[in-house]
Amino acid sequence: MAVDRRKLIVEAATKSFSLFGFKATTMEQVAKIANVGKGTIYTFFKTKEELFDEIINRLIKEMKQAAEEVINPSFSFYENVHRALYRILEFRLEHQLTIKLFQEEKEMGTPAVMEVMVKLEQAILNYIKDKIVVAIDKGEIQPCDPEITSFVMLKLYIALIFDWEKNHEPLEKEEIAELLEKYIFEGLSK
Amino acid sequence: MAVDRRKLIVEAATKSFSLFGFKATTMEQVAKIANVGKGTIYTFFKTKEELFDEIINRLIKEMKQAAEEVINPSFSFYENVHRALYRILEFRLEHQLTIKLFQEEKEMGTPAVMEVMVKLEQAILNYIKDKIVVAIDKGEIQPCDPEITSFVMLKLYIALIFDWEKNHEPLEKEEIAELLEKYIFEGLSK
DNA sequence: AACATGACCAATTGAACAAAACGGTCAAAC
DNA sequence: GTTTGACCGTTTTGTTCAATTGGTCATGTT
Repeated sequence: MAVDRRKLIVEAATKSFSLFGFKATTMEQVAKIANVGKGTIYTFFKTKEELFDEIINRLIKEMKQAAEEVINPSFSFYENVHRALYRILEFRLEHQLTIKLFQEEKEMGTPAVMEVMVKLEQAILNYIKDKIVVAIDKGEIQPCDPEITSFVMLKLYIALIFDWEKNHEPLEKEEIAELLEKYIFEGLSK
Repeated sequence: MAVDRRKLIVEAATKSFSLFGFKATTMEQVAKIANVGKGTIYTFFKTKEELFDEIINRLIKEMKQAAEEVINPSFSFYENVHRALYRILEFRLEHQLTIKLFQEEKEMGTPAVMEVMVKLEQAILNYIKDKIVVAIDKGEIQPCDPEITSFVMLKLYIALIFDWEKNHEPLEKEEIAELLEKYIFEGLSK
């Protein structure tokens, strides 16, 4: 085995999806970039979607890894949630692939992309949910529904990072951390 | 003046926008429903967009009125915010026009509709913001940025009412009130 | 024998053109 | 003065058809 053809294909597809999106990437182009015949792709992946799915699963793994890297057990729960969520959402702004897919989802509504973005969001939600379950067990936060809480946290973050920018000056990372603390962890009541 | 032609036109347009949306409503159709000539519409409104705008301004007024009706000074601030926001968002589910426009915004992205929906959201935000400013003055809640707080509240409500339903059983009105209280007014910290 | 390949296929897409429908105007009718 | 619908330039929609696509498989290569 001179070269790992499977790896070549996945790398080529990642490159092309990142550059042109899912729909505008043709299997012939992937084959050409990977320097393999088109038929070879189909010995490893049944369909274009399956190839796409493999790449997304890798992306999810990478995001989890990136999140784990900024988490520090000596920090408080909310500090860690903030750091993890912020890091995960930074991905969207840093990685060509997520930028392109986010754009394709909004502008073209490509079904395969829509599906995959749901999967990605679900992965993030599950990740946060697990953290919340642990925090409740440890008594770091009040008991609450982890499903709803992770949902609320993610929506709040997306709103503060992406939606807020549409009409206002972007918020600093520290401001967002303060807001999370203020709203979710302290509350506004007197 | 046997009949108020302007009123007839606005009523006809409201009916048609509610039934078919903005794009699929033609000025000829509005004229036919209103029993006036097409040219008559243009003696009152310069463009189709201007007619649309008038209708939206009426809608905003109606929403404010509906919100005011459920507010009760003897209730707490957060209870009133909940009632007002819930009532406003109920509009989307009750009124044909808002349902149709919400759908047209998402599915077709008609520019004039997008614009108007931003205006509608802005009106809601300003309404909540005013309530927050008063509440801070009265010392009912901690000092906070009213702009961000109203933004967070609305996004949280939209997430809990509309987004949550996409993957879960809808939340009851009381559950949403509890969640708002838990997250925004108490916090999760121990 | 095992694997890799690109010519090939049915299905989908999109460019190009024609026809219909549209928002808006205005001279005529009332 | 007010109302109107035939009319206009533009945009949207429907249609056609050639090019492209995802996927297969008989053939070639090692």
